[in-house]
Amino acid sequence: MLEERRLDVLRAIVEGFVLTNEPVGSRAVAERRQLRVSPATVRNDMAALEEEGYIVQPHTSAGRVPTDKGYRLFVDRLSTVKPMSVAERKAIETFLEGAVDLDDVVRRSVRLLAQLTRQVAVVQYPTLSRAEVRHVEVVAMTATRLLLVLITDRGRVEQRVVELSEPIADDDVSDLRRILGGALHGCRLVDVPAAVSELPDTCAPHLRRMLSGLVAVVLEVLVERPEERVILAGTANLTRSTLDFPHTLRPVLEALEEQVVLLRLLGSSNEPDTVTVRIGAENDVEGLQTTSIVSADYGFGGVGVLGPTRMDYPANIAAVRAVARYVGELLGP
Amino acid sequence: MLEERRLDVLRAIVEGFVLTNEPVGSRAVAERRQLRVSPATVRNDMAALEEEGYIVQPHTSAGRVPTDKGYRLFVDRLSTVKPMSVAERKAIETFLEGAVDLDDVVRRSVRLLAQLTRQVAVVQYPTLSRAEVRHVEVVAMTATRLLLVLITDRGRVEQRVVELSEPIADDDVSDLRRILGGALHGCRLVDVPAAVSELPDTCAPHLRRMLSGLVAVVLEVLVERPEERVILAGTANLTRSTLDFPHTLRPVLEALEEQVVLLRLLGSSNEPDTVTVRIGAENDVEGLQTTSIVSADYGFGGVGVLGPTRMDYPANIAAVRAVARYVGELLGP
DNA sequence: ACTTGGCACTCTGGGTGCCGGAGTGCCAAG
DNA sequence: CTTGGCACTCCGGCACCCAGAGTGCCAAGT
Repeated sequence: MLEERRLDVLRAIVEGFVLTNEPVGSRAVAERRQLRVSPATVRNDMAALEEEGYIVQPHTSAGRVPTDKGYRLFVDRLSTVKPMSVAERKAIETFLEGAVDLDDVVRRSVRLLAQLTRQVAVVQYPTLSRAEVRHVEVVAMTATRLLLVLITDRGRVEQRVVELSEPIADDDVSDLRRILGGALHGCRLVDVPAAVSELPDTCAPHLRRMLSGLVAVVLEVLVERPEERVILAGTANLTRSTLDFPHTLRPVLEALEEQVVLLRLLGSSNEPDTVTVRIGAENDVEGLQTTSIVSADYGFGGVGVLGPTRMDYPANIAAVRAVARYVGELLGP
Repeated sequence: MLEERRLDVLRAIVEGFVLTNEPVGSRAVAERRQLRVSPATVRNDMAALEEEGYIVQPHTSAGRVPTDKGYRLFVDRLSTVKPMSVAERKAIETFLEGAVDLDDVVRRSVRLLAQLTRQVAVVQYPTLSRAEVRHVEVVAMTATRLLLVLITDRGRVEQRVVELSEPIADDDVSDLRRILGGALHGCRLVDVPAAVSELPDTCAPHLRRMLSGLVAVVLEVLVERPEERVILAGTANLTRSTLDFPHTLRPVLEALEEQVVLLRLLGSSNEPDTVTVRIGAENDVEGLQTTSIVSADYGFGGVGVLGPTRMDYPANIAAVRAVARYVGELLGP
């Protein structure tokens, strides 16, 4: 069914439409050199492609526009990833290596990605799940309020306030710190529950209640609430071509404010070094069904870009992959 | 010049325009009960108001629209702050009191404010400047890389990686921790420079270089880089009435991505319990000259909302003030 | 000295009709 | 299977007109 030339026609339509943002007609397609056929022939192919749902025409006597299905085929079989230029690679590198801490790395990456792709960029903070506890700190804020701080080996810091039912003495705070620290230091996150669950039973009686409170918070912070945060940049890019989102910009912005939604989108990029592309209605997320998402995993979280389905997939895939790699390297060791 | 009735006319125009988003004509104004005059009279007043720059007409034979100057007069002299309903106050309270930590307070406030006002909301993280150091922690990540963590009395945690030129022994890390901790514990932020500047000179010689490195970072984190962060919510509200931002949405979104810009906007709300309103071109910020900002200080930072100049000032002022108060209370003691 | 009704004027926005151009589908010939 | 030709459709822009809204001004009224 899908002969070579038909695919060429589809490719020409996708590339043309991405470039001009206008429906592509048979003549324009035929004028591409590689295709040495007449517009009439192209029309026949187009009719077939439309029949099979890869393209549509907005109205009779307009050119053709790719459907989600058409983009899908294009991405899967017709596009070759544009390699990034040396200059671009260099730019990525210098841009990211100036980062001073974890926050900075994440913020720089997301801005970088937004700039490279001219789309909305999303970067997830490194997830805790594979991290190791480097240090535990217990600080008394007031007599009945403790601050619990957990530091992981990747420089991530989690903090949480714990309210106590009764005042605590300074010495006891030190004890708690020592006990928790001893149990958790160097502990991998997955092993934390086992390491702390028995603690309250083995410590001095007067500390028992407080310690179990702290343990509960530790578990909540590290295990139950794997508070995954994402940040984004480049939302202004959504307005670049007003034509892409006639009056659907609203729901897109709304969806972007939902951290949970974004996490779901990034989350399903599974293996590192694999770029996932979700096109239009393939996103079951309300409001994002006119957008495409290109995402990848950097090892401890995801990065991605979001834009109109009419986007330059090869370029965006390349950029997302490159940034994911650099970030992964940067945060790895 | 500004007789009573003329001001009434201006008030009617502002209120009418905010309500309908359409230029207000003389008849509409005259039909407000309080004004017992004919449209013709109103027209005379309007001509005068236009003469003085409070209103303009988009084109001949259209109604009048307030100018920035008109809104300014309205805000300064004509509006009475709408008190918040009991239900609203209650809602604020219950919404905010569920917060578990500092991050949570900030995030909840910003969402709340966006919801209440249906505008873009901005909330600044509590600034460090009036805080006190509660605890200092030095953790070895690798032999040549330390993580410096500073905890303030308001639960804010600042962290920073420090690269060392030579490996450090565990014992030395403990020493550094003790020295820094002793010097800084309970220290008010403004006093930090004095407290640490002499430290390197008085400590053991082999620690001197590292300690001065750490001291430099402490100063940078706490003093030179008063890294003020803001977060925002409700950007989707900008699209509510497409009419407000015909094609000027772009620069607004761009400006909102600049933390520095937002900080400047919030920063100049000086005293607590005073609400600042900046209208249209009063904002010297590029791209925000078609927007208004209503902001207030909660004691350790600012909160505010941003929207089209055509906004319901009384309601927004009330909301911003209320949220600022609650947040201030929540973070105060 | 203000207020008011009347009146002529201006401008927008929507509706209609018309045309050129782009693009198509189909058909018959190569 | 490909191709040129041809009739057809539809959009987009343009001109035009008209009703409606709103104004500014003037002269009369209080």
